[in-house]
Amino acid sequence: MSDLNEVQRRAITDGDGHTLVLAGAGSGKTRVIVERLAWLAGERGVDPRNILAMTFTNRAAEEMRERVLARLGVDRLGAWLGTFHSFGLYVLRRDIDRLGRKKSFTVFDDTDQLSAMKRLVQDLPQTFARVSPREALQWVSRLKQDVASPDKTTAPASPEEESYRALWDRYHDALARASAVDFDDLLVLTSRLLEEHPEVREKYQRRYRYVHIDEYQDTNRAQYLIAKRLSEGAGNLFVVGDEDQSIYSWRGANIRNILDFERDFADAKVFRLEQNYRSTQAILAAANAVVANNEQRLGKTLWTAAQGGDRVRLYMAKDDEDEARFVIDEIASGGTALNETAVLYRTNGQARPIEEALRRKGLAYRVIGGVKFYARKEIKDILAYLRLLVNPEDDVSVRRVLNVPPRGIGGVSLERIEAYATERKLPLMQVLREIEIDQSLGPRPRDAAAEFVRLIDDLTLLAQTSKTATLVKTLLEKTKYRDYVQSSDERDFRARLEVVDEFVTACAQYDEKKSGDLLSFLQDLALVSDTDEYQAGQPMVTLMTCHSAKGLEFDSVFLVGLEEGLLPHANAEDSEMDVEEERRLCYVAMTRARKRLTLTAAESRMVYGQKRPCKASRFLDEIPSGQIEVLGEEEDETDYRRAGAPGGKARRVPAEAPKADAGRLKMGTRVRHARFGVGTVMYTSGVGTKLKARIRFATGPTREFMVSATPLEILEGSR
DNA sequence: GGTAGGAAAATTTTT
DNA sequence: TTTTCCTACC
Repeated sequence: MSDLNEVQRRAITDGDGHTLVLAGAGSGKTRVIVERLAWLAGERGVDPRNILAMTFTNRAAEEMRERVLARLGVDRLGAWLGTFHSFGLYVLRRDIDRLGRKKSFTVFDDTDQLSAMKRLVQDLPQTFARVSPREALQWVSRLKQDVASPDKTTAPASPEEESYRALWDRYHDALARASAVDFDDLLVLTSRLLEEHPEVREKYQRRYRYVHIDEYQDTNRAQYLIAKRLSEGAGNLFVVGDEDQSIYSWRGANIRNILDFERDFADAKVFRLEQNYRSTQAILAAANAVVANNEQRLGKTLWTAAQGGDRVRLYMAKDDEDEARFVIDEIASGGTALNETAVLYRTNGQARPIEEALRRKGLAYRVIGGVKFYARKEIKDILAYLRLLVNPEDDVSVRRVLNVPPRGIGGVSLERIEAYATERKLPLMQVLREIEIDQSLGPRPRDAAAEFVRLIDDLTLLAQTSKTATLVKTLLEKTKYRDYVQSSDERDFRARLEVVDEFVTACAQYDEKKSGDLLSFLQDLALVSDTDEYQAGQPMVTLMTCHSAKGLEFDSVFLVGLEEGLLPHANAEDSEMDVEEERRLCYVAMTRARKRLTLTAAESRMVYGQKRPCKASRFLDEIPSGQIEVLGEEEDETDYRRAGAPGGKARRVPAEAPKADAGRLKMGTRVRHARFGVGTVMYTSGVGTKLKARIRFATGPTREFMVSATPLEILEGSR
């Protein structure tokens, strides 16, 4: 522990109670948790089985485990380390029956959720307003992340909301009947067990006396409640986070959890890790300059002992192809090892031109995320079969595979079967078993259904005795699945067959590693994601989104597509709060770089096969021009802003004195605008000439102004 | 019941 | 540009 800094050491060896470690980017956050766990188990003599540490990604959990094991020099640790969701799964497997649910439940991923919701939307009576399944799910999920439910005491605000409320009931009804839980349920139901069942709560409280949370800024209400309830036993909660890296509000993360930690827990101690061990001064200064424009901060000033370093570079590309070509040329000639190089982007779609350029150059690369392995059609098909073997009530899976490969039960027949099932509130599988009762079906679909049932029964029997890999192989043979793949897609059936083979291999690996039954296999699998597959060390360039890059670091980072509409993303532009999150995302991406950071933006970009003009991101303007080296241009370093896309010129605001006394513009200040009349400042953001104010006018509209460019009269009598 | 072909939509981020 | 959904035909 000798090479730790003073604050790190104090945080790690802080005794019992509630502890918040505010850990800036690259300040040794993981190290602190690792050392903390090692200290508890080693120095303090805490039984590892009393230690719980929760992360957001499997990757983070895995890294933590490896490092703790290495640190303690053991090959097994009794502590529970894993993601929030896998902890939820762990608890539900043991205690979900107390909520009146079966332990043999299925975990629905987002595509399963969507197909369930699609069905429900279709079945909604005509009197309800039409809504899209996706939006309905978002509505439901938003509530669940807050551990809330529809407020039935008030009238719905809109016809759509009325539909959403109806779908909420139907959706949960469908899940319960299918013995299924969705991702949100893993947290919500766990928190409910802890809230409502004292004996369950006490059991886990007794077990986990030391609770640790990584990335605390990303916790939603459900996760907050789980952490709070668990730690109420022994009173030990150790959380690590960085409000400047809160980038998951769209998934329900509540930044207030970290901002209010001290208020939440009276005995809270706070440690600030402000020394950055990762990046050069040049990179840090640029990243700091960007995030400094945010209002919602606890405030940290990151510094580094690594003075100097190459200036952050910027390349203004003609279009996305030019951008990709530039990045790949730089990678090829830059002298940085491929595995120490990453290309980061805002949206997955941006990966394609980069990939193509990499292929042309013959450089090895790997794309993290995007089309997930376990979301491929082939895998989903096989998984649906397997799920039916352990949970015959899973209607979503029945619908998926009943006619895949085609066996003569088409839409009309399925419709009849569905109607029969809905009427009697039976699972589809049950109806198929009693198919001969339904006389409205023709003989062909009836035979096919009977054969399908026989297939599932045979496989269910086989599942009792054989290994997963054997089971899957038999399944593939009996359904002639490979033939089906081959005949259905002539173009790239080879790749699809490979996906199938890969899955069989994955099953064999699971068989070897774990002795769990099929049910655990499926439940575990639901929580696996591609971002977990990132492995450092392989000689490949890494391509991924800014989101999935969190927690990683590279010698050389290319952050591409710094354009308005992309970063910040178009969907975030309306609200200052969302723009702040985009800014944090930009900050996260920039601080992944150790030695070299290259930013790029394009003047035009292909969107849906059409060329669209782009303008440089406002975040570029936030980096002082002295800290940026503009590539491909002569001396004048501010030139890029003008040479940029059309509109770049107009956006530059002359640095003249603010029209209104900027210092007096605060929340609640009343102002008069020549066109909109009298209004109230809702909030301000930015500093100096970049100061912006959001104002709600008495006449109704809400507008945001660049204070320095807007004639605003401050009305006397306001604070 | 299955398939081919055309129209329309689609991309924000993920456990 | 690619993918998904719908419809008309075999």
